[in-house]
Order: sequence, then structure tokens, then C-alpha cells
Amino acid sequence: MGRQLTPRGQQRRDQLIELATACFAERGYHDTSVADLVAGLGVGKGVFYWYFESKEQLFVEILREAQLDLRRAQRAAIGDERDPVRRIELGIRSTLAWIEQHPHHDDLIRLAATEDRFRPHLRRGEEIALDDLSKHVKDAIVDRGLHDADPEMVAHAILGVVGRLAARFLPGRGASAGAVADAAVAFCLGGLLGGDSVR
Amino acid sequence: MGRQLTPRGQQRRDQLIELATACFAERGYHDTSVADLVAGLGVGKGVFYWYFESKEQLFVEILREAQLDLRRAQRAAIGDERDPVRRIELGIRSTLAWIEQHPHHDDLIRLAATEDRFRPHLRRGEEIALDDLSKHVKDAIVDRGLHDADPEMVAHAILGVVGRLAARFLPGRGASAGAVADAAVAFCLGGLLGGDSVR
Amino acid sequence: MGRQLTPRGQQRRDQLIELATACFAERGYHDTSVADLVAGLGVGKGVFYWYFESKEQLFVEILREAQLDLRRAQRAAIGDERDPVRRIELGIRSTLAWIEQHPHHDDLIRLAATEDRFRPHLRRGEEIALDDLSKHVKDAIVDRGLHDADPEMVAHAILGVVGRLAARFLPGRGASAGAVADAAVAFCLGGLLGGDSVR
Amino acid sequence: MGRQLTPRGQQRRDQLIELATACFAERGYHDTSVADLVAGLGVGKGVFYWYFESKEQLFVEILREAQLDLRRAQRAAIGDERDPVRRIELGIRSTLAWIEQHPHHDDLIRLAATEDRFRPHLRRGEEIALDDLSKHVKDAIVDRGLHDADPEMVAHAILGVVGRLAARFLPGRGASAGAVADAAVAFCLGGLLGGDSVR
DNA sequence: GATGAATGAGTCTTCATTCAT
DNA sequence: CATGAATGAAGACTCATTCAT
Repeated sequence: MGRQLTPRGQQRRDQLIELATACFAERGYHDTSVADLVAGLGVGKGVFYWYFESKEQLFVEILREAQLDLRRAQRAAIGDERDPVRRIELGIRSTLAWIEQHPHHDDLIRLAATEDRFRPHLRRGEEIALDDLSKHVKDAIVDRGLHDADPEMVAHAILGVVGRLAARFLPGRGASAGAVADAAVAFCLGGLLGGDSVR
Repeated sequence: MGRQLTPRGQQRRDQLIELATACFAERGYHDTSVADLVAGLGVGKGVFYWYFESKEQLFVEILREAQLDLRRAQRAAIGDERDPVRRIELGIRSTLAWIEQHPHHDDLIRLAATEDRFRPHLRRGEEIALDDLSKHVKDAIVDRGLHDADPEMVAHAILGVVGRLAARFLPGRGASAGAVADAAVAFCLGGLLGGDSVR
Repeated sequence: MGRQLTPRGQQRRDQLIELATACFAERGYHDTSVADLVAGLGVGKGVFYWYFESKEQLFVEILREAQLDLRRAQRAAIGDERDPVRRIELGIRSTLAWIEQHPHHDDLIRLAATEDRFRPHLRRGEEIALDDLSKHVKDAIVDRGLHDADPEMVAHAILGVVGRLAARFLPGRGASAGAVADAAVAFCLGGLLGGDSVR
Repeated sequence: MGRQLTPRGQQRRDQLIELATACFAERGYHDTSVADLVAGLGVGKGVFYWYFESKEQLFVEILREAQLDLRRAQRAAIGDERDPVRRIELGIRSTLAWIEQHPHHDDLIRLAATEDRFRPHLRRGEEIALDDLSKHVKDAIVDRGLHDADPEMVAHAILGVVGRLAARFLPGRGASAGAVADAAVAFCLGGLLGGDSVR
């Protein structure tokens, strides 16, 4: 599969990936058949297996690309910002911006989490994201002399907020990415920084 | 299917539901075949269809029961508490306690959200839960003279936190329900009440 | 199965036969399940097999009864009439009258003709009817010094007319039994007696 | 299913149709499984569904083709003959000739009449045939100043005769198509024209 | 590169029949 | 007599994958 593709071949491949991404996200993995995909492009069945080893491998590839791309976007946004709280905020905002641009990819990540078969492929990406975020959280806790929250739990809480708001409100589901990001940031930083104050 | 069942029949039915719940949650809906279920009980294939109209209907029924039961647990926990912030806290704690008791059911709810076919059945339960929570959030905002957060978004944020922490840490996944609940409550109330203070 | 039945048993058996006759006729043999039948009477599955060896045997029994009864009706109507043409007419009229009274049974006879499994059981009854009719036709031909028609073919032609008109117009399908019988008799006797005249 | 087929594909499809026609006619619709059909050709199960949407759709398609073809044969035979009686005769003869050529198709038409599911598909063809025949009958009645028979009933009577004689004697069941046709024509025209004379 | 055709294991579901109670 | 439960072979249909051309 490390085959060299002609430009036309590359284009076909991209078309397949794009269509598959949309179908998987909208109808689910099982309800999207290889036949649907090739029919959607008006080509024969063989085409699919020329470019991909299997339906499963295609899904995994899309998944890997998506996680990689999200990672890239987050890193670019955070840059070399020093303040850990600010880094968290930039991470949240860039994640939401990315999801708004790639709603299908976000759906696929959620989808993959429900299938034994795909969960392992998700793991690595999730771990990296989580580790990064946890580190910022820990830094923030130290920096600001905060309470005794568990950084890993807080990191998950933040991811939970961002994931849920994205799934519910983005894109074109009732709110602009900016408004959603403002709400997410306010809530998360409140949760992070003001956790004790409520007692 | 509103048939009268003998005690033996009721027992079989319950066995099937229990096994199906576990299989659906652990292996997914599509990777659990009716054949798996009946083989798991060592009975003939027809048994399944004596008790359920179809695999899909069984899943929906499990889903409905789960949502109903969670709802009941939440209502019982909140009781007639007056303070909206306290109501929210009780809701979070009871939800996490319930999930610890019914981890499979929680998985199924997440699973159902990824299938077009089941999403409608989820909707009603989700809406009720969300409306209740939103109302408490709004009350809290008014009561405490808080900032201008959108109650619905905050409600979703809370659900995101609870769902994520539950999925990651409950049960027997590294933390007690109590610890998780403390973290969730601290983060969510911080997010709710201290949202402005960070600016 | 030559079991002695209590009066209540006899009644149950009759109910089953009646319901089965209607279902088989209206929905077909294959689309009527044993479960449908017992559910229709609100009894358990065992009841069916207490009274009948199998679904197939029940059908055959209904079929046999129907043919026997029709035969009886025809014989009674024809009595000792001497004129063969008149005998034919009486046969036609009594057949149509019987069908009007037993539309379901007539449907079953037609139905049985399309299933390999039942055709043999039909055969005997059909043969008797045909032989009788053929004899009358032959007598008529001799009596009236008619043309050289093949009695068997004419007999089939008559049965074809009667069967078709019955299926189409009886009962409550747009014509009274009397009108249908008049038309059938007129056509058949015309066909029998006036066959040559058209040349 | 409006797919383009290669010559090889067209051939497979035709093989399936031919085999299915024979099996349906000889063993009935229900006693012919898709497995039987593909096994009969020594191919895999999927082949069937490559060419047909379902077993039912295949049956309906065969039925439609049969009715269309019979219709074509009748129209070609009748041509522009003016005399209505002669038109009727030509119709009868061409029908019997067609049935002799397509005994299976004729069986299927009879078979379809016994299944709720197929009766609607039969209806249209039957109506056209009946309307045509009724018109000729009415013309004949007017032309020849005949008695007051109901044209529709007479048309049904003719169809009954033709159907029955064909089912019983064609093909290779004891009579040549010519002899059967002669008998059918003689009987039917006798029934049509000489209906009164018998009184 | 691409196509239409073929494969066949696997899925859900039905249903006549049997049986313990 | 009657019931509810169970059986299991059989059926229609799907679909990822392979392959000859």
C-alpha cells in the first residue's frame, strides 16, 4: 500500500477518503458499506481495494489523520505561550475552531470510542492530548498556588466540556464557534481556578 | 409482546436482558449477534424471539429502562432541596453513583448516541435531563446574581464533565465514585459560579 | 387421532377448522401460521397439536370435507333426473349454490391446485366429479345426436366456466348466485349443444 | 437494479429467470428457495442478489413479462380482423398456442392468483385482457342481434374455458394445441352464439 | 488502473413442532 | 386437556472481499 499513485490516482483516493469520512460520520461505520462508497463515486468495487486494504484500515487511517491534524492545530495555536492558564485557553479555543472546520472528523473520534476494534487506535492520540493538557493544568495549579485538584481529573473535565459543547453546538447547531469557545473557556477556567471558592 | 410470562419466563427474559446489556456495552451493538446471546445462555435461537420482537427492540428497551432508572435515582437524590446549587450538586453525585452501579447502562447510552437508529430514542430522556438541569442552572444564576452565562451551555458543560469523568474513572478504573464526584462537583460549581472571576 | 372428544373438545376442534378455513382462504396456506390460528382463538400452541397431527393434515382434512360436501350437494340436486342435459344444468346450479354458501372452501380447492403437496389429495375428488360430468355429457351427445365433441374436454370446459364465474362473481362480488347460474347454464348448454351450428 | 450488464451478466440473469420460472411453476413459490436457485446454477448465494432485489421482485418481474408477452401474441394474432366473433376465435387460438409454448408462465399466472401479495400485479394484465375480450363479445352480441347475455360474464366464461382446457391438456398432457383449440373455440362460440337456442 | 461478477460466511428472523409442567 | 417455553432447521438477505478480464 505504499504504492506510488499517479495524480489522478491520488485524487481518486482523496475523493474516497472524503466521501467515507462524511458517510461514516453521518450514518455510522456499519451502515456505510463499501458498495455505498464506490457507488457514491460511480466507480467499480475494485477501485476501493486498489487504494485501501480494507474498510477498517480506511477508517483507521482517517482517524489517525484527524488526530494528527487536530494536534497540529493545537500546537500551532499554543505556540510558546508561557502562562499555563493561557495555554489551556488557547488549547480549548483552537480545538473548538478545529472542530468547527472538521465536524465529521470529530464525529468519527466519538464513533471510534464505541468500538472495541478502534479504541486502541484512539488511545495514542488521546494520551498525548491528555498528557499535554495535564501538564498545563499541573503548571497552573503550581503557578497559582491552587487547591489540591487532581490534574488528570481536571484535564478530563476540560475535555468533557469541550467535547460536549462541540458535539451539541458546532457547527451550525445553534451557536458560533466563538460563543461556544467563550462559554467553554469561562466554565473551564472557572472550574480550574475557582474550584475551592465555592465552599 | 405484552404477553404474560410465567416466573420461569420472566427469569429467562431477565437473563437475556442482562447478558445483552453486558455484550452490547462491551462489544458494541453490531458485534453482538443474536446467536451470541442465545449461545451465551445455552438455549435455542427461537428463545430470543419468544421474548423480544427483534434485536433492535431489545436494545431500545434496555435504553429506555436505563434512562428511566437514572432519572428516578436523580429525582430521589434531589428530593425537595431548595438551593439550586445544592440541587445541581446532588444531581451530579447521584448520577455518578448510579453510573458506578450501572456502568454498562451508561456505556449503552453513549453507544446509542452514535447510531442514527437509536438517537431518537435517546432524545426524550436527554431532553428531560437537560431541561431539569438547565432550570437549576438558571435559578442558580438568578439566586446568586451571577454573570450572563447561557444556562443551556452551562448545563451541557456539566453533563460533559460528569460523562467524561464517569467514562474514564468509573468503575474500577482508578478512582472511587466519591473521589470522582468530589472532583466533578468542585469543577462544575467552580465553572458555574466562578466563571467571571478569571478575567 | 381417532381419539374420542368431549363435546367441548369437538367444539374447539370445529372452531379451529373454521378459523383455519377462513385464514387459509384469505391469506393463503403459507401466510397462515399455526401461531396465528391458536392466537385467533386465544389458546395455547399445544391445543392445535392436540386436535391435529400437523398443519398440513388439517388442510388436507378441510379439503376432503369440502369436496365431499360439494359432492353431496350435487348428488342431492341431480336426484334421479333422467335427461342428461338437465342433469348437467342441475349440477351447475347446485355447484354454484354450494360455492355461494362455502366461498372459502372453493378458494381452498383452487389454492390446493397450486401446491404439489396438495394436488394428489385434490385428484380423487376432481376425478369423480369429472367422471360424472363426462358421463352426462356423453349421454347428452348420444341422446341428442350431437356433433363429435370429446366429452372429457366438454366436461372440463363446463368446469372451467363454473369455476371462473364463481371465483369472479360469488359471493358478494357483484352478482347473485341465480344470475351467475343462469349465465353459466346458458353458456355451457350453448357450448354443449350448439357447438356445430356456428360453422 | 437498472444496472448495465455485460453479455456474461445478461446470460446469468437469463439463466436465473429461466430456472426460477420452471421451479416456481413446478414446485410453487414457497417451496423454491433462493438457495435452490443458485445451487441449481452452481453459483454462490450472492449472485442472486446481484441480479435481483429479492425473490419477490423476481417473481413479479417474470409475471409481468409473461403477461406482456401473451398480450403481444394475442394482438399480433388478431391483427385488424373485423368480425368480432372471428376476433374472439383468434384470441382463443393464439392464447392456447402461447400457453403451449409457455406452459410455465401460464402456471405462474395461476399461482399468482392465489397469493395476496401477487394478486395486485396480476390485476392490470387481467383487466386489459378482460376489457378487450368483453368489447369483442359486446360487438358480437350487437352484430348478430343476440340475446341479452352480460358481456363481462361471457368474457369470463370464455377465459374459464380456455384456462381450464390449457391447464388440463397442454402441453404434452394428452392433446395437441390444435385439438384443444378446436374444442375451446367450438364450445365458446356455441356458448356465445347459441345461448338462447337451448330453451 | 478499473470493471462487473462472484464468493460465502454470517445476520436476523420465522415457524412447525415438541415437551415439561 | 391446556399452557407457555423451547427447539432448531431453514429462509431471505447482506456485505467485505477477491478475481478474471
